[in-house]
Amino acid sequence: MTNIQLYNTKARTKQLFEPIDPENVRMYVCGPTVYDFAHIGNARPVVVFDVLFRLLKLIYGSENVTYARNITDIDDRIMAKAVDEGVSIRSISNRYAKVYAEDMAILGALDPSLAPRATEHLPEMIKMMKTLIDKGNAYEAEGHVMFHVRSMENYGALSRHSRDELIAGARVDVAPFKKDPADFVLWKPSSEDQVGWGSPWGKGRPGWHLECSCMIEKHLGKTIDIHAGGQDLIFPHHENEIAQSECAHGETFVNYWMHNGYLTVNGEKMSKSLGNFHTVHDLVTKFPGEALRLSLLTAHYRQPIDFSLESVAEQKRRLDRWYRITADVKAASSVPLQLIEALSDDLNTPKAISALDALATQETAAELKAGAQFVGLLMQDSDSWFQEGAADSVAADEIEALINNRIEARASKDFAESDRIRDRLEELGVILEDGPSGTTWRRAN
RNA sequence: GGCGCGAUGGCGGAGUGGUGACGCAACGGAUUGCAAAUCCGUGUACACGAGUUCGAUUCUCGUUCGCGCCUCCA
Repeated sequence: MTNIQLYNTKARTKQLFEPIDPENVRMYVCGPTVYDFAHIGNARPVVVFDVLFRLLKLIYGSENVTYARNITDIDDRIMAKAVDEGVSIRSISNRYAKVYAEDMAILGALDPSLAPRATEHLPEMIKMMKTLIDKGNAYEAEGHVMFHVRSMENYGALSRHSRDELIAGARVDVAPFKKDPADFVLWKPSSEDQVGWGSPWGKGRPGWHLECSCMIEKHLGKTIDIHAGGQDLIFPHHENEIAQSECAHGETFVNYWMHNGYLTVNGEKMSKSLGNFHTVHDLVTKFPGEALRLSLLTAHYRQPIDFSLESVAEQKRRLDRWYRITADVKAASSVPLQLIEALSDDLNTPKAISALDALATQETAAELKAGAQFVGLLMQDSDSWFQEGAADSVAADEIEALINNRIEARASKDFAESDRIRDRLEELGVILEDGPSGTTWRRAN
């Protein structure tokens, strides 16, 4: 069996991956808060850890890997949008959860085994808070339930922040009811006109971190193999999940923590004010999902990646080449070893792509196809890849008609007419290729 | 201030104590009615300064520059 090495944030080093139970490998990735369209940076962990999911299934068997990715469907931003539009929070969260699922599918991400929602786990959250209060790790204050950071000796181990440093660096006003400035909220009160659930501490709603702890316990167990997300979640989100789960259960929460690096645009964080904001929903109308997927995999997942439309276009050209080579080729029955080895080394996707490039020859086309399909690429047939262009472009039958006119012109050596048709099609974004077996066409895009 | 990451050719991006990964772009050639695609070929790199070493892009230290997190955030 192939050994998988993973960089574990907890240990700050690469480690051999040893699952708790090889017949029940469990991974969890922090999913979206569904209050708006996901941006391309949100898609990076989805695509990267989708590759991990595929690798684990290959190594341990498809039926032996469970992958959960949550949907955060209660949040102040969702509440604000619901008030703005005068609709229920469920209406907002369902809308964006649906778009999210569609967009991530276009990016070639497999559905996770489970997509649990926060609002479906209120009883579990209340139970965990009760446990934490009973054990002295949490307390009630003015309708809030707070986690008491000082009650946990190792608090800060993942992010390597000490409680004192946190307080020294605090940028926000400390709520007066906190026993300690570093304490964080498990439950907060809702006013009468706000969304809320009944609880032993009054009507309220959960804090951000609690849902992940509860959903992981319910669906995957008290200790899981892999928990992943963006680097910015290390603190406070994952630190606080550890605090909640380990204090409630007295067991290790997660064996391997994985965190992907940031995606920037022009070297800067995406923001609407900078005008460099790209939603996935918009990008998938401009590029094939596979080109976007490949772009997100060109850099190693822990490195920062600078996203640009040019880089997506470059990856599209690479896929063009792969699609040409593999047209009419049946995928080999097994995944190329070089690819598995690259991915097994802490998901070295750039090396994996290079391994695929090395297979991009006529002789090894079947292996290229098998390898690419394993990572979610080359999933369509070549004709549709080249010919399914922008929706506002000319229809395929119009193109075919012009090509037939051109074939007649060429047959009668009327090259002026032939070139006129070629130029006209080029203006329409269609490139013709005269091959030994006739003329084929593709959209330039 | 604390914690952490990075600097490789025109661009993207792996990797290695000793032969310049790989891709994109560029250029030359073959091929083509013209193109496209393909094939062959060409070039340019390891931020800076010390140290260790027979030898460093790779290890160590320092410098400079860039970036992230420090309770909104993938």
